Amino acid sequence: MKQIVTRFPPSPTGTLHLGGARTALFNWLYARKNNGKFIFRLEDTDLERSRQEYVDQILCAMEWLGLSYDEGPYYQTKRFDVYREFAKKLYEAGKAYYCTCTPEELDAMREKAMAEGGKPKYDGRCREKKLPPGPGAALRLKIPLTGHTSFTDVVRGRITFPNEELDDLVILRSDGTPTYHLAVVVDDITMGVNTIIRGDDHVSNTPRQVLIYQALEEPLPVYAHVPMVLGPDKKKLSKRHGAASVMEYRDMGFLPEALLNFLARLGWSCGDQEFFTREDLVEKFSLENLGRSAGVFDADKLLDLNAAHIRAASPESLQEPLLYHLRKMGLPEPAPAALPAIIRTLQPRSKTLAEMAEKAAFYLRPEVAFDEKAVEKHLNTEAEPLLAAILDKVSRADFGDEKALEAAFAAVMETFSLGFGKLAHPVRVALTGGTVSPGMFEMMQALGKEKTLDRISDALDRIRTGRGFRA
RNA sequence: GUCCCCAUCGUCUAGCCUGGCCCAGGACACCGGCCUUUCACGCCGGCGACAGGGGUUCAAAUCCCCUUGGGGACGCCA
Repeated sequence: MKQIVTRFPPSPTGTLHLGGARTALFNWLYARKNNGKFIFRLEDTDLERSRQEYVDQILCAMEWLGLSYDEGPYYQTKRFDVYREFAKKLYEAGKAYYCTCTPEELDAMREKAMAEGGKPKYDGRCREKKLPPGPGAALRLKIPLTGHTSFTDVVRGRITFPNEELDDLVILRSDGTPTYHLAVVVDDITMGVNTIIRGDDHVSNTPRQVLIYQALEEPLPVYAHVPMVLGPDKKKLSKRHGAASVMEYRDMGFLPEALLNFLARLGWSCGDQEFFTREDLVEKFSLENLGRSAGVFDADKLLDLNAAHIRAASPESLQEPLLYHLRKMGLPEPAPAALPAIIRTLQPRSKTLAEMAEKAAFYLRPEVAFDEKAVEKHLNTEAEPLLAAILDKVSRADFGDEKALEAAFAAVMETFSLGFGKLAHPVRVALTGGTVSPGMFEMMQALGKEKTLDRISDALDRIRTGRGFRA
């Protein structure tokens, strides 16, 4: 069996968005799953709209997502000679011809066709003129006037287009540059691409490309057109739906694994499984389980998946990404050794890394930021003896042992005949400034003995001296 | 307008090819409850869909046709 070769060919006319990322993912998965090859190519033949900053952003996004490629990035602008060579072949074989129609003439033709109730298309008026190449002349592919063009799509089955619907497409512009259709086909042929997984907005382009393959007498690749990703209003996903570009998700605190998991499940399924690691996906991906209908992007589901991936991750693997958000928030950097413990306490309660960074703030800030209401309710004179007692017990406890901390609290509860809650609330406020936090003991351990004692005695101090708490 | 594609809970989907196990299963969201030192996590329960109409068949979410709805494509853009 031949090696599977897939590719992802974005055009650098915008950032990598979710739809593109999913297409890239499917191609990557299929290649990895089959020990195939994944090629990355930039379709930058539109000199007007292509921009270097987009190239950079796409490269960066691919890297962040971890979609490694075996070949590339190739740039179509560096391969013009190849396309011209193929175009020449077509011209010399009489399968393509030059056309000198002006844009105005073309517009008029389309309008006329439309008025007659047909499809707007080129009427082929230069087809038999045998015009020579030259300035102002574009090369068009001569396609059959009658009959049908069909191809088999792995997800949709056989798709057939009447040739009358098609027109003689331009393959070389009058300035000699290749158009999209020629460039993709030539690239895919010369790069050995045999499996094309792409958005289904390309199905109506496919017969044109099939015709180019046929004119070139090359075998067709396997096509798999995946449904589009839609916004909540069921329109093609775009900037107007909020964050559409991949890198924005990193900044919002998403894990690439979570985004990949989410994207994979949008348009693909594997029974009832919802949570997938990268390895799961590679192992279980198959073209057969791709869906046929368009899917709406659901931010809540992404968030849920992200939370699940955060929970499942090792604290160590979360360090770097969390640091990114901590720095962005201008928080003091924690000692590297202290970070995993902090992360561990926050994992079950953070849906994003940005949220985790916010929740980590109390551990890191030199001064506790007190919430006024919490102070009023829990750090009053009533709490004073409690805090004094707990400070005493805790100062003699071994912080490496959660049981010791528990025992310290139990002793104070006993002395005052109080429930855990009555005691925990003031301590929590003293330690964190607020009423919401990770579990008491794991939190104290992550905070460390020194800070824990400091903060309790500081709170005590404030109560005794009547010194105000400031947020 | 013309052509192509699609159609299961609000959303992502399983089931459809190879009809009966489906008065349709899972997940997210939402609503209750449990657990509990707070917030989460977790667990239990609830709400909620085969677009409509015709066929075929003993039997249709599953097969066929029509309607409706949605999407995409019709560039010397990709």
